Amino acid sequence: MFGFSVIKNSKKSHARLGLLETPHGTVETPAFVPVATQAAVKVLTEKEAEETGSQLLICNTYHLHLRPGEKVVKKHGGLHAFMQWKRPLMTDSGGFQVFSLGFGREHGMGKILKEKSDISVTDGDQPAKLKITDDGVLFRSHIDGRELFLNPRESLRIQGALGADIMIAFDECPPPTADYAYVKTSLARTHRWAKESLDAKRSMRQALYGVVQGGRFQDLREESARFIGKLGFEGFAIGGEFGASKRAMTRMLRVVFMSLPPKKPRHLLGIGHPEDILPIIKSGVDTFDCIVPTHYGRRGIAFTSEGKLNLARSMFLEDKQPLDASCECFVCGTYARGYLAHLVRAREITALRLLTFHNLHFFNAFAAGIRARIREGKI
RNA sequence: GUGCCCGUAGUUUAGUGGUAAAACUCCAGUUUGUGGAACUGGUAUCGAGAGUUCAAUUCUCUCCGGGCACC
Repeated sequence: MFGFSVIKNSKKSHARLGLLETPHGTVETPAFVPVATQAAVKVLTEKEAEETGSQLLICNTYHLHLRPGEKVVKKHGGLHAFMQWKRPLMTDSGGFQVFSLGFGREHGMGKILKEKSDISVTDGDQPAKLKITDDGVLFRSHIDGRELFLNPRESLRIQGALGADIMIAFDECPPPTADYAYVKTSLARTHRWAKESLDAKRSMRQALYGVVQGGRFQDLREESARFIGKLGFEGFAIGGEFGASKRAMTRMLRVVFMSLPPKKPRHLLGIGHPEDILPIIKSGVDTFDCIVPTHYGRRGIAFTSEGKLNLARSMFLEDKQPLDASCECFVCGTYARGYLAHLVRAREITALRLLTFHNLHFFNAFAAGIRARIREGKI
């Protein structure tokens, strides 16, 4: 039911064209994966999400476990029937929430460090709001504070009930401020959990991706890729951060991919600013998810072929051009920047919808353009 | 016409005889396995003029503008 075939390997880079086959259809790769954390691409219907050219969405185990709970989703026939999305779906394991609700929230930082931090996390440190042990992670619900426990077995049980086409093994995403000792210990745990995830997998209809971690340390990344690559996963996800620069990221991705089985699909977790997309695809990424187009769309920022536009700026009010003259989406075919700027400034909900729609279309079209150029041998 | 009260940032308001503070707005940013969130900067000749004083946004007077009451 699940399969991946590389239909072309680029001669100019490590990029490749592929077809990811799932019980709910085929994904042409490289592909951008919009984020639908709570079984919705925020502000859009599933039909609109499809109209933006989206092929595959990623939902979140932690969030859906809390609300509405996997039992409810299962009663509706699983995620696809629940949210009426007919195409492929993947679920993230909750491993990222170990970071984002732990050290991330405590230190007020994202997984990518924008400037040097004097906060240092070392082996034995625990985040304030949750407890990480070899058995699993004890969370406090960000909604009502109640305790909940996730480990590989529990995450897989939930993901099994949710029923996405692709599941992700439960890992720990270490903070970007973690030192070598912390990442090494954390990685050993993530590796142990990877085996437990495979043992806990029940469904044959659902594929399972193992997660490569190792932070910004090249030897740990290599070790992780070799270890995870040897296990019986249908594909691989690359998590965490890779160091300060974009260059460090692409260098690290190549190191990782050299140690992974070349015929299996690779998903890069949570990376995908427009300027990242070409480099990561050239490094050999098949799919990647990112909140940026939807997240920024809701904050009044549109991505275009000429960079990003902050539509809240008053200079756009009298602008009669579309967001992007070279974009073929419904929004660009219909509305002037001035109207969109007005909606953003007036905080009309429609602004969030139109910018989200355009941004997703832009990202999907951007990926489609890169696929075409790989096919033509230009990338 | 007479009496009383009030004029401080775009707006609504603090405040003090030693050259001003907050909220929202506005301007500019940040945002990478998702709070429609949060955060960081920036923006004032304290209605005008004169007087008292070492020093006035603060006290006094005149004018201008607004409000209320009375005739």
